[in-house]
Amino acid sequence: MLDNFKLYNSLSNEKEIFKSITPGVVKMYVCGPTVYDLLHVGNFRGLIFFNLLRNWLQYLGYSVNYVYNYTDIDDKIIKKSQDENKLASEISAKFIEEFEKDFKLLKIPKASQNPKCTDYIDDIISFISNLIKKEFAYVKNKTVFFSCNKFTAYGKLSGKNIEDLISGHRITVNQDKKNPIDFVLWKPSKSKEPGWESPWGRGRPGWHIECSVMANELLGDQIDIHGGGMDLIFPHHENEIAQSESMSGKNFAKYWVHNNFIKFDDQKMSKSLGNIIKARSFMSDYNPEVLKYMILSVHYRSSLNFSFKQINQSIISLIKIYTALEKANNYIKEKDNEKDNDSNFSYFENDLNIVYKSLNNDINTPIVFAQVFNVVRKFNNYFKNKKNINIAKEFLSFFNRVGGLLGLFSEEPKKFILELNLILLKEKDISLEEIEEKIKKRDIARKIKNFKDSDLIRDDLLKKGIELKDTINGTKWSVRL
RNA sequence: GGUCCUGUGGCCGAGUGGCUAGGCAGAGCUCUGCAAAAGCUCCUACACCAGUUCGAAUCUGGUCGGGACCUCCA
Repeated sequence: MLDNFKLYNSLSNEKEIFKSITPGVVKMYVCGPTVYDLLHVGNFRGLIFFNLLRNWLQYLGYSVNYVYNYTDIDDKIIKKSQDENKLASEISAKFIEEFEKDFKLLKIPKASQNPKCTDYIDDIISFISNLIKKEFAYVKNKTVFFSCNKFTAYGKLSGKNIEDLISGHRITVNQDKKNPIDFVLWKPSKSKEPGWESPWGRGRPGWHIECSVMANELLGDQIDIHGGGMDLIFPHHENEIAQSESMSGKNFAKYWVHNNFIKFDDQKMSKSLGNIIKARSFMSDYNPEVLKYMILSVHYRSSLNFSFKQINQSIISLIKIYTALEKANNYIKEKDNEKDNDSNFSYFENDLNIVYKSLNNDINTPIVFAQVFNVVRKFNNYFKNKKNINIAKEFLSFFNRVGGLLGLFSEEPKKFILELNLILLKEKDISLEEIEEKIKKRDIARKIKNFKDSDLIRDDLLKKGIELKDTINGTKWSVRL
């Protein structure tokens, strides 16, 4: 039933049935960051999505070799190092370290390998030498260029043709290029810039070549999936195709998978607009789980808009889910000794199948969440009418399985719900201490059945955006938007 | 200018040639000291104009909006 995994391929612009080159094995290369700054939430969208894609492939039984690289030599790194009077390698090492700190907070498994460009300089040099030998590249003034005219399929990924690109070119063309769209494979380094000895003099690799080389070294000349953000389609991935396929004469990647952007208040996040949200600040202002939830609640090929309203809605939704999880947890703790005489997975089996089917259809996460909420409602309903330990256990098991794939739902409910409420509380004009004190006062009033006073306290809190609910486990509070 | 994507209810956001997406917000009911939570019920939309079809919001063409890429960017 799940053997027809459909995955959208940017190369064909349609969903295709996924079939790996080698049965049972998937080779996946995803373009990682250039490490000269902290990563923003957009970088994390890719990370979170490709983790899910990897998990899904593993669920389907593939062994996945997932490479996520660091580009650790580049003009932006060099510029930063000069601005800060440091070595380029210090800058890149620092930001790889910072990235790994951020990544840890996400609590998702790492890629199989995280290669660094500077560890592959020799391979890059020999790759370029071969391209020159095959006459796909030429040398001019210590610079090596790739000759786009020589690669007849140039433009097949981005749907562009060379003529349009030439006429559309808006930047000053390097006079050494035979063709304005030719791109750099190797460029000379000035004496103060980092560089490596090569047949063309001391220099460094251009952008694009490192990914072709690392993919080739670690995964071979044909890979199953190549991924990245959609802005990489052109020129980065187009150029990778040109390099790799000229070299091997074979198709480089079978499936090209691209995630869409995150916008903030309907504007594209970009460095020039200055509206970049760093993943680190988002995760500390809110929570990594909120970030993951928001990112996966929209299909990966649609753009995702962050706004305060959206963020708050997501928090409310997470509270809803975790409230049910907590209920199930508590019940199981209470009834721990009760015999489990119905071990079939029957209450939510169909729902789980719908989740699997949705993931199998181009990783359709919005449908997954719709089903998650259906399961929450069903559980609350069952649980209201006939409390039963098997329902509770099955409910948790559903979330275990789905959460394991998505990288969600593994927080400790009680603690996490409080955390989420505290985030929402930041916008309100009241502190946790005040709330707790008022609840205590109200409890005293309630005990002596002074409902007039207790209701006054509750109304007062409600005016400040705090709702109370009386449960058998005491009075709980939550923030109302 | 070129290439491509997109237009869904108060908001967000999937999907499909005919059958309930889901979340948030709103209304009613049950529960409750009263509430809240939870459940049930309701609000049921697909930019516009033509065409194809027994039937289109879903396909085709056009119109008008929005966006991306063509330049470093996930």
